[in-house]
Amino acid sequence: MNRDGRFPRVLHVVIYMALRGRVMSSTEIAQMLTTNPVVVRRMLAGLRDGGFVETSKGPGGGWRVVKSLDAMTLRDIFDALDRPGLKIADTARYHPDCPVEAAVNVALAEVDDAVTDMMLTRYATTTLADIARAAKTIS
Amino acid sequence: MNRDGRFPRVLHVVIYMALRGRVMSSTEIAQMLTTNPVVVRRMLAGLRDGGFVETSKGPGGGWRVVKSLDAMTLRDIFDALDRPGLKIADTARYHPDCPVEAAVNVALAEVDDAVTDMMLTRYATTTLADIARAAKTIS
DNA sequence: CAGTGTGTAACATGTATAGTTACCTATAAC
DNA sequence: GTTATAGGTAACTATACATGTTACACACTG
Repeated sequence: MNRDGRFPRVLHVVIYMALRGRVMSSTEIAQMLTTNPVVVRRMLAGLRDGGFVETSKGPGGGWRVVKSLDAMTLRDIFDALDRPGLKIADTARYHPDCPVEAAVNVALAEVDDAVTDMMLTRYATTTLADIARAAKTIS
Repeated sequence: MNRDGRFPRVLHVVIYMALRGRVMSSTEIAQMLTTNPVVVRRMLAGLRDGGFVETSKGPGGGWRVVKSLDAMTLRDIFDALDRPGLKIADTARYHPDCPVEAAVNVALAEVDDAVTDMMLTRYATTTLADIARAAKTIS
């Protein structure tokens, strides 16, 4: 459990719930992900703030997907999760006046920016509906 | 000190040493990076194994760059460091038979592979000499 | 008001990098 | 050979972060 695994787990849950079209409690989702309800609430909190899911309390309550899978891209979910695990290489800040350090930082930042840009662009072109269709092809 | 900061630090040191063309002890390098000699030896161990630097013991000993900056790319150093911090998104392995999880993993892996490929390709096209030239332009 | 749900704070756990201490071996200078 | 200086490395601590867990407050349904 080293790195951030929220992204695939959240995608799994959202697509699953949307396909089922029914409310799921945090406890149900937790069993599905072999974790516990608090972790689920934390994971999905960003999606609620982003307007992709809604919650209701009390008996019969839980989580409900309120957008079409066509209207949600990987990018939307990634952003709603606050871009987990992004930032590929750090930059050093030990010698603000050293031109070598500055040049290293520039070179790494250029690659980093290009790579991040590409990733976000590709995420933006894939909808959750695309993944759901692929899942149906598999099964 | 959260993420892996070896890459920029190692680049800084190697370019600096090559430009100076002299041996530097782990202690000297440590002062330059505001850390301590053991961390430096750990950081540079991979570069020695990769044949980019050599070490000598005893008085007057230390680290020496043995390849031309033209002959070292960002990719070379990145690989010598064992690709620090790579792996952007994890894949979930909770339900081996779930087509949704499988489809999610495929979609994420596709982006991940493309992005990693692009990063390594761009790293491979930049030599440390390029960075050294950029540093001279800055100063 | 009893039962079921979310919302969250507080704390525990697992893992990775970084930093530190201690001790080993190798080598240059004398 | 002795001494000082260098790297090599194991073992430990510190820090950061995602995850897991416990406990409790609050909200809604019947």
